[in-house]
Amino acid sequence: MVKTSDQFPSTEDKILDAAKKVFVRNGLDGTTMQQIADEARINKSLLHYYFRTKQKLFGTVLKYAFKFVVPQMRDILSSNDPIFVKIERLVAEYVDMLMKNSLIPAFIFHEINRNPDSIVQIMKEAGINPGIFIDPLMDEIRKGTIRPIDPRHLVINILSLCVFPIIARPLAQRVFFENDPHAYSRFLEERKKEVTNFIIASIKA
Amino acid sequence: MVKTSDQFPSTEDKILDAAKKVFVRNGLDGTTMQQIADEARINKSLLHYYFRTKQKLFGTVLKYAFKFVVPQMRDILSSNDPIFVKIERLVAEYVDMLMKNSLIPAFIFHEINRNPDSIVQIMKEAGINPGIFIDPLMDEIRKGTIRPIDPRHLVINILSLCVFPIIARPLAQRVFFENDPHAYSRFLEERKKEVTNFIIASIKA
DNA sequence: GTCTATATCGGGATAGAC
DNA sequence: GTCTATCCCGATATAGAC
Repeated sequence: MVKTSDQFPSTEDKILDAAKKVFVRNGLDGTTMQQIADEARINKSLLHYYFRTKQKLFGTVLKYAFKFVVPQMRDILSSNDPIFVKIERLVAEYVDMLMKNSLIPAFIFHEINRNPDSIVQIMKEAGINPGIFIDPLMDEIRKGTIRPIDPRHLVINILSLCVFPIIARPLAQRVFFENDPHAYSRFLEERKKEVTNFIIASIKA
Repeated sequence: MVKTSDQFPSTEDKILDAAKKVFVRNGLDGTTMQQIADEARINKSLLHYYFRTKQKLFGTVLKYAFKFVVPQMRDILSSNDPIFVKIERLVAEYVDMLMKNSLIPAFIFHEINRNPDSIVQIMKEAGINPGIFIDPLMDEIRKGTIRPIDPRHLVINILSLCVFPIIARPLAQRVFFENDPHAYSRFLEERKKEVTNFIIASIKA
């Protein structure tokens, strides 16, 4: 999209980086063009030069967020690992990734709920289709490795257990960990094993 | 707070009802005082007469949302049912309640992530403390009804499995159910049993 | 308590010089 | 491509009549 090669970051890149930060933190309505310009250390009207409107700039960032959060799952799911290893890897790597980008999930869910219609298009562009998740699980059910279960429930269960603790962090950390971030990070580390066991215990044939 | 008794709804009540609707749908920044006034069928400046600023009005609604979503759990948890019945009831009633108020969770999580500091106070006022969740589970672990597990993981697991499918609905419904709302509602109904089994299978001693 | 009118400000977007 | 200046609108909030 933009040459980053061996150069300084281009203006467009600076804008996109800044917009990601501010939009993800504050949402569409909570963000002003001025904030983005300041963050990028450029002039406000340059934003309009590169992206004609705030909406278009936001759309670009939203697509980025989706592409950032989804494809990793697809790679793991389509690998050749045995199913229980797949689940273990999926949980571990996904929790890791979400910990490092903890604001993105809440950002996505807010905008998903506010503007659901714009999402279909973004998902298609990102190459997401249900089969990616469903097919590998159906195989295992047929093989008898895991008990018969609607694979959609299983997918939602796995995602729930990984994503929820991240978006609920500001609350859960205060309620259960006296607002100690290190304690909560350890808790999330523990969860990798805990969630894996939790899932496997409930689907083992 | 306001007399609702045998009267028409007071102006203050009309405002609060309207504000709940609009804020929950659009968030703090996405909502204008004009929208609330229209929804309440009153004049814009009356909003400022009753609640001096938009912020204060929003704070009132946020507290309401918390009090709405949390105490029900506490009642079930502190009941005398055996633990597996408790879990079954908790899942069923909580999913039901969230289905009927599906915009509230996303609203709460967005604001939780944007303004974490204001939450401590709200939680204290709502009478939330960790023991409510933890204590009943610790009892069961001691009695040997359920296997040893950090009760905080268990609490987070239960909440994850109930709440996530609601806030992810606009996305999941499109990906897995061709955007058919009835199909997704049936899916959520199924989940009550599915999630209960899922949890119990993983913690039975 | 409720309304109309208005003050004040900030935000998105454009024009036009360089 | 980048900047300054400006337009225009909508939003919060207040003043003041009734």
